[in-house]
Amino acid sequence: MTKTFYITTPIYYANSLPHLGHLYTTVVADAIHRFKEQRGFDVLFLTGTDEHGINIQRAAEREGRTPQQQVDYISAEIKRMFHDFHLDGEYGGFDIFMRTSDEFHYRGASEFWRRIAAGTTPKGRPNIYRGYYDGWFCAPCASFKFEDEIFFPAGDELPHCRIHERPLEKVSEESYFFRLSDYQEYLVNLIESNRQLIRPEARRNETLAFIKGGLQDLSISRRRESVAWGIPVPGDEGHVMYVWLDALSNYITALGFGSDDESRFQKYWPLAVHLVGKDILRFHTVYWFSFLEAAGISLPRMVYAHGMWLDAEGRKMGKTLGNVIDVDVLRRHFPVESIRYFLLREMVFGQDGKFGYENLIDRVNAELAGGLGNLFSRTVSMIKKYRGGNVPDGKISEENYLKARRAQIDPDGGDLVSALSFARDEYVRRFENFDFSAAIESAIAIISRTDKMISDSKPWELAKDDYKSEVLNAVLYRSAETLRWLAVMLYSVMPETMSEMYSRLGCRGRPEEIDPADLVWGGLASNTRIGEPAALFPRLDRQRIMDEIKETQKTTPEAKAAAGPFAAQKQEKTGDANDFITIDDFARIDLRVGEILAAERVPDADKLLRFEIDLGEEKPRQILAGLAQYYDPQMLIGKKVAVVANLKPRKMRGLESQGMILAASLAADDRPAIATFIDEVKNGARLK
RNA sequence: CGCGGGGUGGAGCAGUCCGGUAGCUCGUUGGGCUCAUAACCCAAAGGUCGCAGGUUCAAAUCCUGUCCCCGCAACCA
Repeated sequence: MTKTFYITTPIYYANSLPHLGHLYTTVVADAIHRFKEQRGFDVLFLTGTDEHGINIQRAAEREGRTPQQQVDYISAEIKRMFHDFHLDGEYGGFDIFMRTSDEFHYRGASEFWRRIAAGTTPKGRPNIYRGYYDGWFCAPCASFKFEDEIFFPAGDELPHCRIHERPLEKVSEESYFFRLSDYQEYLVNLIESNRQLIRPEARRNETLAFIKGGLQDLSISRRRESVAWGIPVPGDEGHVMYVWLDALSNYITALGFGSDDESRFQKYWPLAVHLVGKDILRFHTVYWFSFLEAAGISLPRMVYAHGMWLDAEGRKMGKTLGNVIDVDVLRRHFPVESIRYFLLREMVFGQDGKFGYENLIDRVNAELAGGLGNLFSRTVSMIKKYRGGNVPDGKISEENYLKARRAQIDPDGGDLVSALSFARDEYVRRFENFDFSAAIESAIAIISRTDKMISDSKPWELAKDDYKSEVLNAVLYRSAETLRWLAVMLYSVMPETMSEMYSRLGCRGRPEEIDPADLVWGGLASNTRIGEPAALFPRLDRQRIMDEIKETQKTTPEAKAAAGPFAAQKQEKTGDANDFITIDDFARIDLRVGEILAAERVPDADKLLRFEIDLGEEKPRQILAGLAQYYDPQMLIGKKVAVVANLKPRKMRGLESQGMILAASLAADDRPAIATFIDEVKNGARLK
């Protein structure tokens, strides 16, 4: 029986257009998938979209679509991106693209719920019970408000609805609860006794610390009136399942769990490896493990949390900074396989990595164009030029040993073979360990070694002497055979290019049919016809590409990628014509001259300064500003500053701020510089 | 005592769990070569591994303390 392996990406939440994170996780999963297949495993590779929940419901309402239309749209966009990057089934990528709005998932997830409900906790109590969920309720909206929808107006302790600007009521809603608190000891034992279950180590420790901090029961349903877009709770149509319970179960429903045919579930599930971003680790360990245990289902073999991509400066990518890497831009300017290579090579798996177009270009040029591609190119050219395109026999007979040594060639090739074998073993070991960057490093270390062999032996000189032909043959053969090894090793990283290289070397078969661990010297048959030399990895023109990217970013502002699915509409509203505001727009902003009467630090706040500012009104205003790190409050007293006088008051640290002090942002570090006046001005004077 | 990540040649990073000649990519300088994608090869310069103690024959690595930077959260109207 063949060994099985099951690799999953998270299913991506269908509330944002595809981005680098989606691409990254899926590329990693794809590489693991191919590597394991090379190694003889029967692998199933799952990805998909998570399509339920209040966020999606709201987005749909906003856009005047049904939730289903909404998720159809996003899901199709993610699929399209995967297709563009050659990750779908058509290219030998994922086997299943899962969608939680699919009917079979409803059945599977419901069955999962029923099993949990039927079982008891490790402490012998029912897993699920009814209770009350406390939340803030807005009557006009007829709904509970989530944290991002409420605000605290000045002088009021009660949260307010952002839409209706009125206080919310604390309301209890009936909800089903999962008795997570009973699973604390179970989880601790489980994770402590299995070092491989959560990786890398740091994440495992983090999870343990979280669990040991105490677990609370988890609300796992919402009333249909609050959240309609989801899977009904079995036996109680008035409730909808908590999105994470719904979403996590995809890993088993995709395999047919809860359907008439559970054969794939039986076959693949026990060897499951979940790839997740570190931001969703907790759901995949604490919650998922407990749910599975509760349902009496075995656990996955491993949850591996990878890091996040930061921008070139190491800052988090985000809408506000506008430093998001747009996958469409990436696709337009770079070859798919160079991007794959970079993603796997640049980031130490498990840690955060930096992504910059320049880094990508440099790495690809150095390692792929100048390294691997160039070695291939020179090898094939020499075989064509010196040997008419036939791969020569690489053996050196004993009478030629001396000549070989003079050309700095190891006569029997033992040194080379042992170096290659070492690289092969390291490569496999590291890849198995998900240490992709180091694995690739051990593979490509062979390249400079081979380049050196060529420089040292000087084939162009050997070619001039007929009696040195055996030595030349050996050099050519060794170089070509080394490339064959590299094609097999790096196949999972760059499947298409390595397949092409493999066939251009004159090898029969395909690299994916060879287990890298089984590579032996001499697999390349002599006397086979070599293919045409080609630039497998064209050198990237750094200047030109960076200019082009800048150009595209002008026409398609990063706002498009960042702002979410409906940016198109928004852009129309704020299009070119609206880069200008009218004088009326400006008039709405009441800018006034204010004199700082008092300034002091707000206790226990790092950034906040409290000012009393005279705007020529009866009473000075209290204004707060985040300037404490840049200005000494004493120095500011008596200064005249520009103040936005009609800004809606907001409470910070319990104090109300009744305006805003204008300041310029200085260069990169965002340091503010307070705007002030050269001439003497009257307090309260209007700026216009 | 909020949570987390990090401080290693000019830049970016690995190495830290399991102490033992400090490694990689880019960049700089000089040289070589022409089979090759302005490529490749060689050599050189450049590091008190944040700082201070401690353990040890031996510390980037272990222990203690301390400083700084970056995320998140709070306090950036």
